[in-house]
Amino acid sequence: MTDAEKPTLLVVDGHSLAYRAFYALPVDNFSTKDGQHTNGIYGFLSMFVNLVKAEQPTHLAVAFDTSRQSFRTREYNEYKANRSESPAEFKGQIPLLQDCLRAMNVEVLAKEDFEADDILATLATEASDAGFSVLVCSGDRDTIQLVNDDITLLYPNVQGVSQLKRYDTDAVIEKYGLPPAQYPEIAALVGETSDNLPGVPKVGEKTAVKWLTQWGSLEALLENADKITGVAGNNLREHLDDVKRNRALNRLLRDVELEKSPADLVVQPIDTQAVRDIFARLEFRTLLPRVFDAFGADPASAEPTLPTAKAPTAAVLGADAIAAWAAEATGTVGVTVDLFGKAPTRIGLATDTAAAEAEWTGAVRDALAGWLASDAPKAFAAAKPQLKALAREGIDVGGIVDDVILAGWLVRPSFPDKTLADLVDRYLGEKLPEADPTQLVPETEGATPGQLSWYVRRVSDAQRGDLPDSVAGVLDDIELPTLSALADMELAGVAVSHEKLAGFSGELAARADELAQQAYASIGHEVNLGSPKQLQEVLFDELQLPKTRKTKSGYTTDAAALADLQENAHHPFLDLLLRHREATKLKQIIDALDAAIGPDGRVHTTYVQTGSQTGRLSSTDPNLQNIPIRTEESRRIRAAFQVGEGYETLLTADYSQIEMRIMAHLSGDPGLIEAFNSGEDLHRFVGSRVFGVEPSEVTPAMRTKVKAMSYGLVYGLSAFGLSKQLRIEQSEAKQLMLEYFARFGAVRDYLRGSVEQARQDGYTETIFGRRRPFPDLTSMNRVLRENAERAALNAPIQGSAADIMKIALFRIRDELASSGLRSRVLLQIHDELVVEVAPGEWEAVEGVVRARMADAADLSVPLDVQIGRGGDWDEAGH
DNA sequence: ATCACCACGTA
DNA sequence: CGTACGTGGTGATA
Repeated sequence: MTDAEKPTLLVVDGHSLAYRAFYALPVDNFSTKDGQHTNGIYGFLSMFVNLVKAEQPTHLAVAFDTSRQSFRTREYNEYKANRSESPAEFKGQIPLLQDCLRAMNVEVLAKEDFEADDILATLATEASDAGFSVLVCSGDRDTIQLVNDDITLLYPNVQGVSQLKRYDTDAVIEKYGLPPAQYPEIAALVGETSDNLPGVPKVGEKTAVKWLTQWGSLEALLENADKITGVAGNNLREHLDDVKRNRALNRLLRDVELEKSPADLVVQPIDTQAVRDIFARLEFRTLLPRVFDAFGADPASAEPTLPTAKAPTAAVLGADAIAAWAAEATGTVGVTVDLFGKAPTRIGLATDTAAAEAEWTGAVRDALAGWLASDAPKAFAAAKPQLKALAREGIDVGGIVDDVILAGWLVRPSFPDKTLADLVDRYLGEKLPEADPTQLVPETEGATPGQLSWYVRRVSDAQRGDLPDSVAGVLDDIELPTLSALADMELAGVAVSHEKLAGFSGELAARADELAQQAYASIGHEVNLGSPKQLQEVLFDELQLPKTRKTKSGYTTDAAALADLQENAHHPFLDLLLRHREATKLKQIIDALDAAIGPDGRVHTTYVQTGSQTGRLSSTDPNLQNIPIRTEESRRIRAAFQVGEGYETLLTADYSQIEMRIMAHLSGDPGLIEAFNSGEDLHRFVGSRVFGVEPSEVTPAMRTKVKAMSYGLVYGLSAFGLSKQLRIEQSEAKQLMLEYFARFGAVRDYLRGSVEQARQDGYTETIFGRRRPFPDLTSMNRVLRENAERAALNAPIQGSAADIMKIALFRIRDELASSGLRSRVLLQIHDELVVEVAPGEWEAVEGVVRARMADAADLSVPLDVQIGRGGDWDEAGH
């Protein structure tokens, strides 16, 4: 029998691999809408189907542990005793994973009192005896002992489970220097921390291999233990019992009585419907065709999981007819503007029973303009690009009562549904017909704009029914009005001077070059200063500088660490590197900005309204929310943002300390409220309370400390973090926190209470009712839980600030327009607005901006607004 | 080409 | 072991 003809058995340790997947995949991306975590299941199955597809086994099984107890724990109480209880959100995934495997008709094996690896060992041994070639896939190193000419081990890389390393006999010998059967002898000597099996002190892999090679076997080594010299020899003699125990425990059983023999494990066709059902429950989509494919089912048949509803055929109408159709439609009309680039090509309208569409022509535009501008209720999916396209055609759309993408994001900000198809799936349980982009002549036609609108309308209806009142309020009263304001801002863009940028970029290029040359000279050779990897070699190998904080792959070379290094070990390279980084970073920002200047001399960013989990906007292409400001030099970039032609000046308006004010409001802390009402500088006021001195006696050092403390509070800062940031002792940081809370106790009570409330509700809520779910607050995993606690602490504060700014933004925009002013808002940078003011409008505009920002929310403290004026953003800022 | 990682800019 | 983002370079994968 040749190898190719041999049957192949693949046996997998389900527990150990799912566990690795659990830690390798971010849980945030793998949770169902009802909060079931699925990262372990997903990661395992993903690896599993790849494996099956690649190896094409003829026989297959997955083994699981039944519990933490086994014959090994009975023989040795301490076995795996140091292993902490696996987290609840992992344990819960195991039964579901087994359900998935059963749906795939994969044999799931487990046996009371034995570990999964014993089952693997038994099956592998039986199969190898029966002439199979065997693949063992496990994350437990003990399975190395199984490797022989017929049995190959597939062992996951450290990173996770996506990469498997093949261990055949040669590979084991290459890695460990001994044949597979002797691996347990190495392990017995070295010990296995994760199993709580201590080995011989001072003996690592190298020594163990040396001894075993010298004496041939563990048995021989132990017999000759008295001949081993040195400390390690002494240790060996003192730990003979441990070694014997380890060896006894790490021997996998090859004769467990199982109900199945290898021949019973023939790969079966999967139960496609059962797989669909359970995957639908777990909200796995992309995995389905992969499973079908790996198990020989037609991957295309994975698609019709969801029924495709019969969309009404959209009537293709002319200009007058579609206008008439729109005028007669009752209830909310779904609207879809098909775009080619930035220009409308077709428009589709639909109620829940009928659809119509038209080519976008001048006549259609004129005929529909009135209806589009009217208050007639309209629902969109991702309205902003469509609104912008219509605006370019001179149409200002009114009556926007829904954007299903925005609404979907409000419901699930952590994992927003990105497309209408996602929402059709989620809310209607149907599949949106989509043309196959890989086919020149697609078999399935994509939905037309009219039909898409029909889906929009139906999703809108279904989604509304699901929306909690508070979330519906945020949608109607904040997000939808903001939508149009953002479209305006993006269309307007901001004038940026290419001349100013280009000159600066040249200067920086020259400087960066010079610094690089000096840096090379200081270490005697060239190095890519932009490569952390190469820098690590220079700093820690060549220059032998003290090691910095660890990163995932080595030691950090970030600015803070380099500054630290400079204090301890002066080397000219450090300063040159830092200055080079600064120059190149600045140049990079400038060049990106320059490249983004359009033919109109302006930069048009895109605000992503669904871009954060807290309610903030994000800005992309380019990001105008992170233009430098901190250093004198970097402000030259802001100076390139200038008032455009036809306008007179720029106005900047920002909320001062809005998050602290929100915290004062939410906590009701009398001290903090007084601070904001007193008119005294906040940090001076707080400092005087905390340190028990007059406000005038608050020193800069004191002010710095309470300022850091105050800001840190909003982020869930710990005493450790505070001490780090202020470079003070942890005890002093702790004392500072104690003093702070002694004076502002309601703040602490509020923060604690709000996290506790969130733990009970499962979500946080802003002042205006925006919600953010936090499933991890009840996690048994400490890291996950504490991360969630800090985020939950921050979410209502950051989110309320975002709500307030959005309200101010659209009210300003609306009032400027309704007052007949030409001035317009250009930028929003979280707590700041930049407005382009038309000639003669300054006073009116300043009044509008100041008033609408100040009264955007009615808090128990005033909202303070700072206004600046100038010909460019730097001048206007303050 | 695509991805993860590092580093760094803002509020 | 401080929240929320986006971008660009490097270097490893495909």
